[in-house]
Amino acid sequence: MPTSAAASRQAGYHHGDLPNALKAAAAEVITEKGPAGFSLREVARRAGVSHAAPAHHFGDTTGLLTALAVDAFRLLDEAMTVAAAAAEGPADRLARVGRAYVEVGLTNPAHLDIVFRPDLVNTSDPDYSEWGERAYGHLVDALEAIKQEMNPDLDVDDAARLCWSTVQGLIVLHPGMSSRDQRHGAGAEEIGDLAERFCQLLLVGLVSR
Amino acid sequence: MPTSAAASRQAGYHHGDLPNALKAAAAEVITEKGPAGFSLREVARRAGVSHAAPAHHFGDTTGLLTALAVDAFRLLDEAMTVAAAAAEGPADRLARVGRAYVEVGLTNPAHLDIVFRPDLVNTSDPDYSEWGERAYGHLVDALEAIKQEMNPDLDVDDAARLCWSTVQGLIVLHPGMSSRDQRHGAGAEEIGDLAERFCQLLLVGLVSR
DNA sequence: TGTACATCAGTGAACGCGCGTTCACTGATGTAC
DNA sequence: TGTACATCAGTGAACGCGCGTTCACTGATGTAC
Repeated sequence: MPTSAAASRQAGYHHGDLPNALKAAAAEVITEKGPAGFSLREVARRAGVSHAAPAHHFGDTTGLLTALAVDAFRLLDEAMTVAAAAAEGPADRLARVGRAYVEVGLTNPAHLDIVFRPDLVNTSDPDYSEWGERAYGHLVDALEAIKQEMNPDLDVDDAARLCWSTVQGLIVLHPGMSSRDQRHGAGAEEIGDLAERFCQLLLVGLVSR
Repeated sequence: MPTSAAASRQAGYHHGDLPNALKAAAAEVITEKGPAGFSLREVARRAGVSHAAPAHHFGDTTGLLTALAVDAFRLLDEAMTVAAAAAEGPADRLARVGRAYVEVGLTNPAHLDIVFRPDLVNTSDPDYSEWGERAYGHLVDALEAIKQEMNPDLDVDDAARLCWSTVQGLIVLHPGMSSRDQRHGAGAEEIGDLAERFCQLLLVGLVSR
């Protein structure tokens, strides 16, 4: 997403940067009440603007939530790019990318709560597809490296689905896990560790022939 | 959940078996429109009953959805019990249990759409905890067998979380996967295969030391 | 077997509420000349 | 530099709607005697 600096430079109108303010308010509402508690009017209220204002930027509810979903993919892309760059070797790369995914989910729960919700988001939006592919590409790239250096028989696309399912599933289950099990607090750190351990476990299966 | 025979025997009142009819109608609405399209009045309409009737059985919206979530765990328990009984050896058992989970998700999309939604469901309900633990137990049992026969160093609880995340994540991502990728149709059969392959891959990582 | 009573599932009218959407408007910013 | 005009972000009143909830009720089932 645009940095707030760039955004406020570009949009010097009445509010300053209402589109981003509305997205932030939407994320706040969803984080507090879940997707079920979301409404356009509530979001406008939090952004300190009349309830008709959002329509100028996002059209309707679906438009705003779709923008938020695209941002989810952007956040994943950003974090996974950084993670991949810091990696040493393909095995470490997969672990870091997986951990980055889960950490984005814990830091931005609202975004990952709605990103795979076709009843809330227009998944036909071109930006949605484009940024979704880009995020998915980080997993594919990491696995491609594993294929080349560690296991030429690897089915990269299959493995990418497996990894994606695992990290997204971990985010979905996280609230239940941390409340049910005393051993693990709700700490993002610990769940990040868990994600990395998962990826290392996955790796063993992926490289064996 | 009670069989329809037992239920209609027990409840010979006006409707016959309104509680189950309401749950079925709720699952229908959610399957068609997603959780966002759910309302008590719509459900009552589909069950052919006045909109005040559901309150007699479930109290409010959360009550009905919590009952549906408990049914989700019941369905998982049932399917995983059957799957485990048919298995030959611990490796096959894990694969079958994982496949059973995913097949329940595809056959009953509404149930698994809401089961991990704390904004819709009262996760403090005793039935919810009890049946949730029971379903989780099937994964734990399968992994316990793997630990005893294949890898004494296995962290069973860690492994169970990994497997649960993977199968739930697969269900969450399934719509996006089958629409994005032409190679895989939306067939439950193919996704079941995918789930089983995932579990076999996971297994390799779980048994290595 | 029959009568009186209690229980409770389901009705339907009424309520107030927050919602999304529409629309004429205000007023600030940007542009043409 | 100044004036006139166009654009467009945001306002606020108004609308109709479906929602959850309440409540006095009806009428069928089950029970006591």
